[in-house]
Amino acid sequence: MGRSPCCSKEGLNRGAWTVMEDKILTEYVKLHGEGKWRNLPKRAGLKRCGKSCRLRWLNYLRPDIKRGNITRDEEELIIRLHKLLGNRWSLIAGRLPGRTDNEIKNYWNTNIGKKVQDHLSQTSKRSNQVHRQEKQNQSVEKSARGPAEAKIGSSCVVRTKATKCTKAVNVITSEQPIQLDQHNQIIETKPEVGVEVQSSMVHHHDPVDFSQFMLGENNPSNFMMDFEMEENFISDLLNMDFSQLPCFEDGGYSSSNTCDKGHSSPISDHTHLVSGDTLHGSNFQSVGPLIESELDWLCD
DNA sequence: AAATCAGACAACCGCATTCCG
DNA sequence: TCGGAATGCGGTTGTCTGATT
Repeated sequence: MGRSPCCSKEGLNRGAWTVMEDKILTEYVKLHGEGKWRNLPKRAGLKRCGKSCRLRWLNYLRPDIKRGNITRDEEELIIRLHKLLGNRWSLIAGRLPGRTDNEIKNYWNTNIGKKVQDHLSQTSKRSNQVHRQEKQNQSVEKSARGPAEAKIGSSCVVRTKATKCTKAVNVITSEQPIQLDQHNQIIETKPEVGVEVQSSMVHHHDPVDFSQFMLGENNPSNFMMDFEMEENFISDLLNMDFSQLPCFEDGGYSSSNTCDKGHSSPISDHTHLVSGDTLHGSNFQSVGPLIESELDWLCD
């Protein structure tokens, strides 16, 4: 089945947008709203492909676009999200107000990606044992990712089918007020905090006041909150062998944090999340901090 | 001053997904 | 349910600009 081109490319302008074109597009979208991109150029009098108009609007002309350098906080958030989501730039951008997927993608490719590669080249000089373990990890990751992604680095990617929503809640036991440090990171305290996700697969053990635990929109620590946890995501997570993550190597994370590699009983009543063979004793809250241990090398 | 190079980022392209009649 | 249109997404390319030789 053939596919008709999005537009006939004859007689259309290409390349950089002119000020006049920007003005026309901006005025038109302000007047008629987004959408109907295919017909927009004709109606607005632009000699551009509809796709091109959409891209120009979304990536450059939108009034809520935040221009300027990526801040340190934003960079850390990008790294964390990329670790979780892989090259799902639109999802990552969804957690960074005012930033576009294209901008984040470019930033990753030109800045962070290099750091990752540098880090990889350094780690390749480690002992043979570590080297072998990395190879194992890479083969595991390559089977779950595309080739382009594989060349960037050894991030531990959960292949989600997540979409933005507000249904997933970050629930913490009622006895545990959230404590944040100067970087707005959750300070882990005992007893363990847990996260429960609205899903038929998840059991709620204690009735809690959800509103008490909703974090602020811009808090970098709550980046998991707005992702809809679809069954696909849950199953991906359940099937994920967390022992393969670099974070669990050397006993580093597992020994000092809340993640329990063993298949014994749950850590506590507060942390029980779901029943699954590969996630016993783990919880989503654990996933965030474990990533942090992998970020140390990125610090200046 | 001119040539070359590298970094940054806007824009394009093709495929995937969603929507709708 | 199906097919085509519309839209979204991620990879790649092109171009501009500043730094270096």
